[in-house]
Amino acid sequence: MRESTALDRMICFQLYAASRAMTSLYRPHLDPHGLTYPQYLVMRILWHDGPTTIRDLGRTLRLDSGTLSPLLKRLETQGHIRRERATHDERTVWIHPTETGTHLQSDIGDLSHALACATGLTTDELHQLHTLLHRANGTAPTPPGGTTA
Amino acid sequence: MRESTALDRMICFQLYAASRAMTSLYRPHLDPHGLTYPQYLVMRILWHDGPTTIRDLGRTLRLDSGTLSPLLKRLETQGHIRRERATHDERTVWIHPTETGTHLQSDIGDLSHALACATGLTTDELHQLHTLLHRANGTAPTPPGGTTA
DNA sequence: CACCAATCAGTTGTGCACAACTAAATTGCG
DNA sequence: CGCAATTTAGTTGTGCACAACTGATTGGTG
Repeated sequence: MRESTALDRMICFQLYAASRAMTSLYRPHLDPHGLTYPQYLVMRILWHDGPTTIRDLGRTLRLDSGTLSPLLKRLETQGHIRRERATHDERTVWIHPTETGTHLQSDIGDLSHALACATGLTTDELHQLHTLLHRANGTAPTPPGGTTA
Repeated sequence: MRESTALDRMICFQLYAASRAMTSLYRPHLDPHGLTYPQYLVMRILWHDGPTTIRDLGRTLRLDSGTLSPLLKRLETQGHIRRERATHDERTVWIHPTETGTHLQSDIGDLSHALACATGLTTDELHQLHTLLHRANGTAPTPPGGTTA
Protein backbone atom coordinates (compact mmCIF):
# COMPACT_ATOMS: atom_id res chain seq x y z
CA MET A 1 0.00 0.00 0.00
CA ARG A 2 1.80 3.09 -1.21
CA GLU A 3 1.33 6.22 0.80
CA SER A 4 3.02 9.51 0.85
CA THR A 5 5.05 9.63 4.02
CA ALA A 6 3.94 13.24 4.21
CA LEU A 7 0.48 12.04 5.23
CA ASP A 8 0.79 8.63 6.80
CA ARG A 9 1.92 10.09 10.11
CA MET A 10 -0.91 12.62 10.29
CA ILE A 11 -3.63 11.51 12.67
CA CYS A 12 -5.84 14.16 11.15
CA PHE A 13 -5.58 12.67 7.70
CA GLN A 14 -6.27 9.21 9.11
CA LEU A 15 -9.40 10.57 10.78
CA TYR A 16 -10.47 12.31 7.59
CA ALA A 17 -9.91 9.18 5.50
CA ALA A 18 -11.47 6.82 8.05
CA SER A 19 -14.57 8.96 8.40
CA ARG A 20 -15.12 9.01 4.64
CA ALA A 21 -14.42 5.28 4.38
CA MET A 22 -16.95 4.56 7.11
CA THR A 23 -19.72 6.56 5.47
CA SER A 24 -19.06 4.80 2.19
CA LEU A 25 -19.51 1.51 4.05
CA TYR A 26 -22.94 2.74 5.14
CA ARG A 27 -23.87 3.97 1.67
CA PRO A 28 -24.88 0.64 0.07
CA HIS A 29 -27.11 -0.10 3.09
CA LEU A 30 -28.77 3.35 3.12
CA ASP A 31 -29.00 4.13 -0.60
CA PRO A 32 -31.81 1.61 -1.24
CA HIS A 33 -33.89 3.52 1.33
CA GLY A 34 -33.02 6.91 -0.14
CA LEU A 35 -31.13 8.02 2.97
CA THR A 36 -27.73 9.68 3.27
CA TYR A 37 -25.54 9.04 6.28
CA PRO A 38 -26.33 12.37 8.03
CA GLN A 39 -30.04 11.79 7.37
CA TYR A 40 -29.67 8.34 8.93
CA LEU A 41 -28.12 9.88 12.04
CA VAL A 42 -31.12 12.20 12.40
CA MET A 43 -33.52 9.28 12.02
CA ARG A 44 -31.60 7.27 14.63
CA ILE A 45 -32.04 10.06 17.14
CA LEU A 46 -35.75 10.22 16.38
CA TRP A 47 -36.12 6.43 16.66
CA HIS A 48 -34.36 6.44 20.00
CA ASP A 49 -35.65 9.63 21.61
CA GLY A 50 -38.91 10.34 19.81
CA PRO A 51 -39.86 13.92 18.82
CA THR A 52 -36.92 16.28 19.21
CA THR A 53 -36.32 19.98 18.64
CA ILE A 54 -34.05 21.16 15.87
CA ARG A 55 -31.94 22.85 18.52
CA ASP A 56 -31.30 19.52 20.28
CA LEU A 57 -30.58 17.74 16.99
CA GLY A 58 -27.95 20.38 16.29
CA ARG A 59 -26.37 20.00 19.74
CA THR A 60 -26.29 16.22 19.50
CA LEU A 61 -24.95 16.07 15.96
CA ARG A 62 -22.82 19.22 16.34
CA LEU A 63 -24.40 20.70 13.21
CA ASP A 64 -25.83 24.19 12.74
CA SER A 65 -29.09 25.26 11.17
CA GLY A 66 -27.33 25.96 7.89
CA THR A 67 -26.77 22.23 7.56
CA LEU A 68 -29.86 20.92 9.32
CA SER A 69 -32.52 23.12 7.72
CA PRO A 70 -32.11 21.83 4.16
CA LEU A 71 -31.42 18.28 5.38
CA LEU A 72 -34.68 18.24 7.38
CA LYS A 73 -36.54 19.75 4.43
CA ARG A 74 -35.41 16.76 2.33
CA LEU A 75 -36.45 14.28 5.04
CA GLU A 76 -39.83 16.04 5.20
CA THR A 77 -40.25 15.87 1.42
CA GLN A 78 -39.52 12.14 1.58
CA GLY A 79 -42.26 11.80 4.19
CA HIS A 80 -40.02 10.55 7.00
CA ILE A 81 -40.51 13.48 9.38
CA ARG A 82 -43.00 16.21 10.19
CA ARG A 83 -42.28 19.76 11.43
CA GLU A 84 -44.28 21.38 14.19
CA ARG A 85 -43.62 24.79 15.65
CA ALA A 86 -43.89 24.88 19.44
CA THR A 87 -46.79 26.94 20.81
CA HIS A 88 -45.20 28.14 24.04
CA ASP A 89 -41.99 29.27 22.30
CA GLU A 90 -42.50 29.92 18.64
CA ARG A 91 -38.78 30.01 17.96
CA THR A 92 -38.35 26.28 18.47
CA VAL A 93 -39.48 23.66 15.97
CA TRP A 94 -40.23 20.05 16.93
CA ILE A 95 -39.34 17.24 14.55
CA HIS A 96 -41.64 14.21 14.67
CA PRO A 97 -40.96 10.93 12.89
CA THR A 98 -43.91 9.98 10.69
CA GLU A 99 -45.24 6.45 10.50
CA THR A 100 -43.18 5.69 7.39
CA GLY A 101 -40.18 7.24 9.10
CA THR A 102 -40.66 4.93 12.07
CA HIS A 103 -40.99 1.90 9.80
CA LEU A 104 -37.60 2.69 8.28
CA GLN A 105 -35.91 1.50 11.47
CA SER A 106 -36.97 -2.12 11.00
CA ASP A 107 -36.60 -1.88 7.21
CA ILE A 108 -32.96 -0.89 7.54
CA GLY A 109 -32.29 -3.20 10.46
CA ASP A 110 -29.12 -3.41 12.51
CA LEU A 111 -26.03 -2.38 10.57
CA SER A 112 -23.57 -2.40 13.45
CA HIS A 113 -22.37 -5.97 13.00
CA ALA A 114 -21.74 -5.69 9.25
CA LEU A 115 -19.99 -2.37 9.71
CA ALA A 116 -17.83 -3.48 12.63
CA CYS A 117 -16.66 -6.50 10.62
CA ALA A 118 -15.80 -4.32 7.64
CA THR A 119 -13.22 -2.41 9.66
CA GLY A 120 -11.23 -5.57 10.28
CA LEU A 121 -10.65 -4.55 13.89
CA THR A 122 -11.25 -6.84 16.86
CA THR A 123 -13.92 -6.08 19.45
CA ASP A 124 -11.20 -4.94 21.81
CA GLU A 125 -9.67 -2.61 19.26
CA LEU A 126 -13.08 -1.17 18.40
CA HIS A 127 -13.65 -0.45 22.07
CA GLN A 128 -10.25 1.22 22.39
CA LEU A 129 -10.91 3.32 19.29
CA HIS A 130 -14.30 4.30 20.62
CA THR A 131 -12.87 5.42 23.95
CA LEU A 132 -10.07 7.43 22.34
CA LEU A 133 -12.46 9.20 19.96
CA HIS A 134 -14.80 9.96 22.83
CA ARG A 135 -11.96 11.56 24.73
CA ALA A 136 -10.75 13.47 21.69
CA ASN A 137 -14.29 14.69 21.12
CA GLY A 138 -14.38 15.95 24.68
CA THR A 139 -17.21 13.63 25.65
CA ALA A 140 -17.40 11.04 28.39
CA PRO A 141 -16.47 7.52 27.31
CA THR A 142 -19.06 4.79 27.67
CA PRO A 143 -17.82 2.72 30.58
CA PRO A 144 -20.03 -0.35 30.85
CA GLY A 145 -21.93 -1.52 27.80
CA GLY A 146 -21.02 -2.60 24.33
CA THR A 147 -19.93 -0.56 21.39
CA THR A 148 -21.49 -0.17 17.99
CA ALA A 149 -20.02 0.61 14.62
CA MET B 1 -22.25 16.94 28.03
CA ARG B 2 -25.64 16.24 26.48
CA GLU B 3 -25.59 13.32 24.03
CA SER B 4 -28.25 11.09 22.71
CA THR B 5 -27.48 7.60 23.84
CA ALA B 6 -28.56 6.58 20.35
CA LEU B 7 -25.30 8.03 19.03
CA ASP B 8 -22.74 7.91 21.80
CA ARG B 9 -22.05 4.23 21.25
CA MET B 10 -21.58 4.59 17.50
CA ILE B 11 -17.93 4.57 16.53
CA CYS B 12 -18.96 5.87 13.15
CA PHE B 13 -20.55 8.98 14.61
CA GLN B 14 -17.49 9.53 16.78
CA LEU B 15 -15.31 9.32 13.67
CA TYR B 16 -17.58 11.70 11.79
CA ALA B 17 -17.64 14.20 14.67
CA ALA B 18 -13.91 13.91 15.38
CA SER B 19 -12.99 14.43 11.75
CA ARG B 20 -15.06 17.60 11.52
CA ALA B 21 -13.74 18.84 14.86
CA MET B 22 -10.17 18.28 13.69
CA THR B 23 -10.60 20.22 10.45
CA SER B 24 -12.17 23.09 12.37
CA LEU B 25 -9.06 23.12 14.57
CA TYR B 26 -7.00 23.58 11.40
CA ARG B 27 -9.28 26.27 10.00
CA PRO B 28 -8.00 29.26 12.00
CA HIS B 29 -4.43 28.34 11.04
CA LEU B 30 -5.19 27.88 7.33
CA ASP B 31 -7.81 30.58 6.73
CA PRO B 32 -5.30 33.46 6.93
CA HIS B 33 -3.44 31.82 4.04
CA GLY B 34 -6.59 31.23 2.02
CA LEU B 35 -6.27 27.45 2.22
CA THR B 36 -8.91 24.86 3.07
CA TYR B 37 -7.95 21.64 4.82
CA PRO B 38 -8.08 19.45 1.68
CA GLN B 39 -6.05 22.07 -0.18
CA TYR B 40 -3.51 21.99 2.66
CA LEU B 41 -3.24 18.21 2.31
CA VAL B 42 -2.47 18.59 -1.39
CA MET B 43 0.19 21.20 -0.64
CA ARG B 44 1.74 18.96 2.03
CA ILE B 45 2.16 16.20 -0.52
CA LEU B 46 3.75 18.63 -2.96
CA TRP B 47 6.07 20.02 -0.29
CA HIS B 48 7.16 16.54 0.69
CA ASP B 49 7.29 14.76 -2.66
CA GLY B 50 7.70 17.56 -5.20
CA PRO B 51 5.82 17.47 -8.51
CA THR B 52 3.15 14.76 -8.50
CA THR B 53 0.57 13.50 -10.95
CA ILE B 54 -3.12 14.04 -10.32
CA ARG B 55 -3.53 10.27 -10.40
CA ASP B 56 -1.11 9.83 -7.50
CA LEU B 57 -2.70 12.66 -5.52
CA GLY B 58 -6.00 10.87 -5.89
CA ARG B 59 -4.57 7.56 -4.73
CA THR B 60 -2.83 9.10 -1.74
CA LEU B 61 -5.79 11.21 -0.63
CA ARG B 62 -8.39 8.65 -1.73
CA LEU B 63 -10.18 11.33 -3.75
CA ASP B 64 -11.45 11.11 -7.33
CA SER B 65 -11.09 13.59 -10.16
CA GLY B 66 -14.55 14.95 -9.44
CA THR B 67 -13.18 16.33 -6.19
CA LEU B 68 -9.59 17.03 -7.21
CA SER B 69 -10.16 18.80 -10.53
CA PRO B 70 -12.01 21.82 -9.13
CA LEU B 71 -9.82 21.86 -6.00
CA LEU B 72 -6.65 22.01 -8.09
CA LYS B 73 -8.21 24.66 -10.31
CA ARG B 74 -8.66 26.83 -7.21
CA LEU B 75 -5.08 26.20 -6.06
CA GLU B 76 -3.92 27.14 -9.56
CA THR B 77 -5.99 30.35 -9.53
CA GLN B 78 -4.39 31.27 -6.20
CA GLY B 79 -0.97 30.77 -7.79
CA HIS B 80 0.15 27.92 -5.52
CA ILE B 81 0.43 25.24 -8.19
CA ARG B 82 1.01 24.84 -11.90
CA ARG B 83 -0.44 22.19 -14.24
CA GLU B 84 1.68 20.48 -16.87
CA ARG B 85 0.46 17.74 -19.16
CA ALA B 86 2.96 14.90 -19.55
CA THR B 87 4.46 14.56 -23.03
CA HIS B 88 4.96 10.80 -23.10
CA ASP B 89 1.41 10.07 -21.88
CA GLU B 90 -0.93 12.92 -22.54
CA ARG B 91 -3.57 11.52 -20.22
CA THR B 92 -1.57 12.29 -17.10
CA VAL B 93 -1.17 15.79 -15.69
CA TRP B 94 1.70 16.79 -13.41
CA ILE B 95 1.12 19.23 -10.58
CA HIS B 96 4.07 21.45 -9.69
CA PRO B 97 4.23 23.72 -6.66
CA THR B 98 5.02 27.29 -7.70
CA GLU B 99 7.48 29.46 -5.80
CA THR B 100 4.69 31.07 -3.77
CA GLY B 101 3.24 27.63 -3.15
CA THR B 102 6.58 26.46 -1.80
CA HIS B 103 6.88 29.52 0.43
CA LEU B 104 3.55 28.66 2.03
CA GLN B 105 5.20 25.78 3.88
CA SER B 106 7.34 28.04 6.03
CA ASP B 107 4.62 30.69 6.24
CA ILE B 108 2.21 28.20 7.77
CA GLY B 109 4.85 26.46 9.84
CA ASP B 110 4.39 23.34 11.92
CA LEU B 111 0.85 22.88 13.16
CA SER B 112 1.25 19.40 14.61
CA HIS B 113 2.10 20.47 18.15
CA ALA B 114 -0.80 22.93 18.50
CA LEU B 115 -3.20 20.43 17.01
CA ALA B 116 -2.05 17.48 19.11
CA CYS B 117 -2.45 19.55 22.28
CA ALA B 118 -5.95 20.60 21.28
CA THR B 119 -7.14 17.00 21.33
CA GLY B 120 -6.29 16.69 25.01
CA LEU B 121 -4.86 13.22 24.43
CA THR B 122 -1.47 12.10 25.69
CA THR B 123 1.33 11.19 23.29
CA ASP B 124 0.67 7.54 24.02
CA GLU B 125 -3.03 7.84 23.30
CA LEU B 126 -2.33 9.72 20.07
CA HIS B 127 -0.05 6.92 18.99
CA GLN B 128 -2.68 4.30 19.84
CA LEU B 129 -5.33 6.25 17.95
CA HIS B 130 -3.03 6.58 14.98
CA THR B 131 -2.33 2.87 14.87
CA LEU B 132 -6.00 1.92 15.17
CA LEU B 133 -7.04 4.32 12.41
CA HIS B 134 -4.25 3.02 10.21
CA ARG B 135 -5.50 -0.51 10.66
CA ALA B 136 -9.12 0.52 10.10
CA ASN B 137 -8.05 2.32 6.94
CA GLY B 138 -6.40 -0.87 5.75
CA THR B 139 -2.95 0.69 5.70
CA ALA B 140 0.19 -0.39 7.46
CA PRO B 141 0.81 1.32 10.79
CA THR B 142 3.94 3.36 11.22
CA PRO B 143 6.11 1.28 13.53
CA PRO B 144 9.19 3.34 14.32
CA GLY B 145 8.96 7.11 14.21
CA GLY B 146 6.81 9.71 15.83
CA THR B 147 3.27 10.70 15.13
CA THR B 148 1.81 13.97 14.00
CA ALA B 149 -1.60 15.53 14.48
C1' DC C 1 -43.34 49.14 30.38
C1' DA C 2 -39.45 49.91 27.05
C1' DC C 3 -35.53 48.33 25.14
C1' DC C 4 -31.57 45.65 24.34
C1' DA C 5 -29.23 41.26 24.16
C1' DA C 6 -29.74 36.50 23.36
C1' DT C 7 -31.93 32.59 21.04
C1' DC C 8 -33.67 30.13 17.21
C1' DA C 9 -34.68 28.68 12.39
C1' DG C 10 -33.85 29.79 7.95
C1' DT C 11 -31.21 31.70 3.65
C1' DT C 12 -27.11 32.61 0.83
C1' DG C 13 -22.59 31.63 -0.88
C1' DT C 14 -18.38 28.73 -1.08
C1' DG C 15 -16.02 24.47 -1.13
C1' DC C 16 -15.71 19.74 -0.55
C1' DA C 17 -17.27 14.49 -1.65
C1' DC C 18 -19.06 11.39 -4.73
C1' DA C 19 -21.95 9.14 -8.42
C1' DA C 20 -22.49 9.15 -13.20
C1' DC C 21 -20.97 10.57 -17.25
C1' DT C 22 -17.83 12.40 -21.37
C1' DA C 23 -13.80 12.60 -24.25
C1' DA C 24 -9.21 11.76 -25.27
C1' DA C 25 -5.13 8.84 -25.00
C1' DT C 26 -3.13 4.43 -24.34
C1' DT C 27 -2.79 -0.60 -23.88
C1' DG C 28 -3.46 -5.18 -25.13
C1' DC C 29 -5.10 -8.89 -27.74
C1' DG C 30 -6.66 -11.43 -31.81
C1' DC D 1 -2.11 -3.88 -37.71
C1' DG D 2 -6.99 -2.95 -35.99
C1' DC D 3 -10.00 -2.35 -32.56
C1' DA D 4 -12.12 -3.05 -28.10
C1' DA D 5 -11.18 -2.43 -23.14
C1' DT D 6 -8.79 0.42 -19.94
C1' DT D 7 -6.89 4.56 -18.04
C1' DT D 8 -7.00 9.43 -17.16
C1' DA D 9 -8.80 14.13 -16.37
C1' DG D 10 -12.65 16.75 -16.59
C1' DT D 11 -17.88 18.01 -16.19
C1' DT D 12 -22.51 17.81 -14.15
C1' DG D 13 -25.72 17.24 -10.48
C1' DT D 14 -26.84 16.31 -5.57
C1' DG D 15 -26.07 16.74 -0.77
C1' DC D 16 -23.47 17.89 3.07
C1' DA D 17 -20.57 21.50 6.20
C1' DC D 18 -19.89 25.97 7.61
C1' DA D 19 -19.41 31.12 7.71
C1' DA D 20 -22.14 35.11 7.57
C1' DC D 21 -26.30 36.91 7.59
C1' DT D 22 -31.67 37.85 8.25
C1' DG D 23 -35.96 38.06 10.78
C1' DA D 24 -38.87 36.70 14.27
C1' DT D 25 -39.37 35.58 19.15
C1' DT D 26 -38.15 35.66 23.85
C1' DG D 27 -35.84 37.02 28.26
C1' DG D 28 -33.81 40.24 31.23
C1' DT D 29 -32.92 44.83 33.09
C1' DG D 30 -33.48 49.57 34.16
